[in-house]
Amino acid sequence: MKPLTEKQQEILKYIESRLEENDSPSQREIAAHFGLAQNSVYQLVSYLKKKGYLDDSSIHRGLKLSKEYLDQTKKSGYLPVIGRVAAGLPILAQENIQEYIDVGQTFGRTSDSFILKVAGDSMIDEGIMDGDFVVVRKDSEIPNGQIGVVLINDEATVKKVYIHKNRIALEPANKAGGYKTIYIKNINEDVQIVGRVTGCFRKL
Amino acid sequence: MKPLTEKQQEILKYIESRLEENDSPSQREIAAHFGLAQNSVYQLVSYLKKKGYLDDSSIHRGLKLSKEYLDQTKKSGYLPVIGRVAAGLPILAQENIQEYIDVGQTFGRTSDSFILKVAGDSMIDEGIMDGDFVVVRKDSEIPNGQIGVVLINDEATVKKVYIHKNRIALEPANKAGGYKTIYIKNINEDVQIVGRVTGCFRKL
DNA sequence: ATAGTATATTGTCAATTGACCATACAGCAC
DNA sequence: GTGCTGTATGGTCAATTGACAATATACTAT
Repeated sequence: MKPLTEKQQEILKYIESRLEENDSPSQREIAAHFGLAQNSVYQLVSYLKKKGYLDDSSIHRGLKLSKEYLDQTKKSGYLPVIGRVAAGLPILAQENIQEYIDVGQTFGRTSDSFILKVAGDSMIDEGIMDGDFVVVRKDSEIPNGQIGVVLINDEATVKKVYIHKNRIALEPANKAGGYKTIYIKNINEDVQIVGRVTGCFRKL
Repeated sequence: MKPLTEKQQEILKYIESRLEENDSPSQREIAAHFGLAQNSVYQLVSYLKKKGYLDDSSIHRGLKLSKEYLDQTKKSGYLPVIGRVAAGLPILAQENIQEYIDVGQTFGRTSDSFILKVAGDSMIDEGIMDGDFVVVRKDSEIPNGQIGVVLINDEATVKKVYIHKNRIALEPANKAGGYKTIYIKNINEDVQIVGRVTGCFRKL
């Protein structure tokens, strides 16, 4: 599946969000939403169809996500819960999966997300407590200062992440706890940026 | 909600099944499917709108299930999100429902649960922050000291709840914030125990 | 330089579509 | 009987809509 440009992604996401509410937008509505001419949308939609993200329905007000795309982004809602990360294995390896939790559509796309059980209280000021579950979107970019998961020596760490060139700062969120920011000079084999935390939940 | 005739039900179910696949049918398509004239469908759809099962969107190819109906059929993990609680209305009244969120099976049984958006930081020590969503199980007993929702003068309050006979204590969880425990002597019309908080989540 | 891709505009058009009218008939309540 | 509801048909129409042409600009790759 060919990659999309920023604009195309923007349009696709908007369409997706509208469709989630069973509300198929017309090209003119999309155009109005982005401040574009209808035919710019027509063009962009054409690209999305050509690249296989939308099905060619040619029905009025009949935009549909393509099977291929739906398949890829699979919306089951069942996410694997990762326990201890076994040395040397990819994080989503069967061996690491403890159970599955059905989170529905609460946290958006689920195809590349998984759940991590939080240990420790280093992020308590962000409302992430010991025993909470965080939803992680794999390989998602982490905007500076947002919460992400980084794998250091097969240990998964949830922290506020700041990336500058090849350096990483992992900042805890617990003023009272005396935790210190971790600085990493080089991203190497032992340090892996896993993804962005897209949600947090706990059962009571 | 007025009852439907057989034919009307048939049409509604067909529309529902099509919408589930993000494929809004036109009246002509429905007509073709049932071997009817377009205007028979127009009539039937009019009835469905009049009886409150469909929303009156008047957009081309814009059939939508009504909020009311979605509420009644309570699908799987779709929970209503309660906004401001309108005075005098039951908490789950249509007027209070802002949207629906699909939480899957994360927080257990869903038939009698709903979601409340938290305002304020009075429960921050329990990891419930301003803007978080809490899942509330209606009419569920609240074991002493557990987090529950109490309605006081049409204001929903999330607090640790202690009940002793006819007295209630609502204890905040924010040492720093200077919140005080609320004591209520009598459970009366203005004070309603809504239910237990069975979960908390936030989108990041 | 040249070609291709991506984005954007204005204008036009035919197909799709919901709405509405007139009409008809069957069942039911009063 | 009379009126109401529900179902059904055919015909018509204006609004909505996707498609497409002609054109322009910016960027990238060759």
